[in-house]
Amino acid sequence: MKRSLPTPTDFSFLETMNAHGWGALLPFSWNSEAGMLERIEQLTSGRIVCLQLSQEGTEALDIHVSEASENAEEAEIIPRVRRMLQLDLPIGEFHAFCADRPELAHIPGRRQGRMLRSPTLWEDTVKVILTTNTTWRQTKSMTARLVEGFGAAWPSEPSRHAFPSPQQIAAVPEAEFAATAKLGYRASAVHSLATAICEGILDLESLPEREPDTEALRKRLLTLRGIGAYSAACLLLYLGRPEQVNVDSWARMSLSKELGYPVTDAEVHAFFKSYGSWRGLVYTFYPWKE
DNA sequence: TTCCAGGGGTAGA
DNA sequence: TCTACCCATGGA
Repeated sequence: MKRSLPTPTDFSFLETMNAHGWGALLPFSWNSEAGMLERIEQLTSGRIVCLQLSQEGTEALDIHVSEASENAEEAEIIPRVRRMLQLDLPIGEFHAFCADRPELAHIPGRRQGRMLRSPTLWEDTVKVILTTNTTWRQTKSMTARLVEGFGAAWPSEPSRHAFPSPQQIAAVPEAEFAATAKLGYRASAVHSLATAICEGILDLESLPEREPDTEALRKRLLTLRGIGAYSAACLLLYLGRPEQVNVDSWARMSLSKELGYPVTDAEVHAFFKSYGSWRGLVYTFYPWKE
């Protein structure tokens, strides 16, 4: 299947890709020579395909799916691509907000503001858990062990795998899961999340729709094991609700360099407070001094 | 050996 | 609400 998908005029494929590190986490991979984002994806039919996304020009996204796909599969893939690239996120108001502020004028200029996501909130949640209290290098390793150890293999290239579903993880005893994935203490958080989804205790995917109030959604996310203030702010940001700054060691380091003295979490929050309900996105695309 | 990384959970105040 | 401490993992 090959398809050209029209994109909003304020969308940039590369800026969305580079907004944060998600493009470097399996089952995403970046083909720099072709300027192409690849991803192994499992469809509801069970079939595994390789998705390739690229953009020439600014008006449309090129989508290529390995092997011939039926219409039903195409209808399944397009919404996933729209979610991954936040194509339906109304970013115009944020761009107008930035255009009035000299320090943020580069954001609309470069068509920034969207962030690469996974096709499911499940995958984004697991990946956020794997970023906590560890290095980015280890986040990549843990994600790779998760994908390669528990995700379905792409038949055309069996070394490449899709992201495991909650069912695929819940089916493995927790001790075995922990020993294989080597996520440290994060293993129980990931395994319990998968189990809660499989047992019907938690409908994670519909949570954002059921909680239109951001603070209520934040509190609901905080009840998930492994999700604290930082992770909840990250997830809200990916859900298009950038009212919180995901303060982490990078935020502290960046602001400390900017101000010339070590800062606390509270000082990072205070620094971005004036950006109001856009502060999470402002932080993400903030032009720190070198 | 010790410290710590894109923190979180818990106990105790 | 705030603080101190522990949590598994692996690289420096």
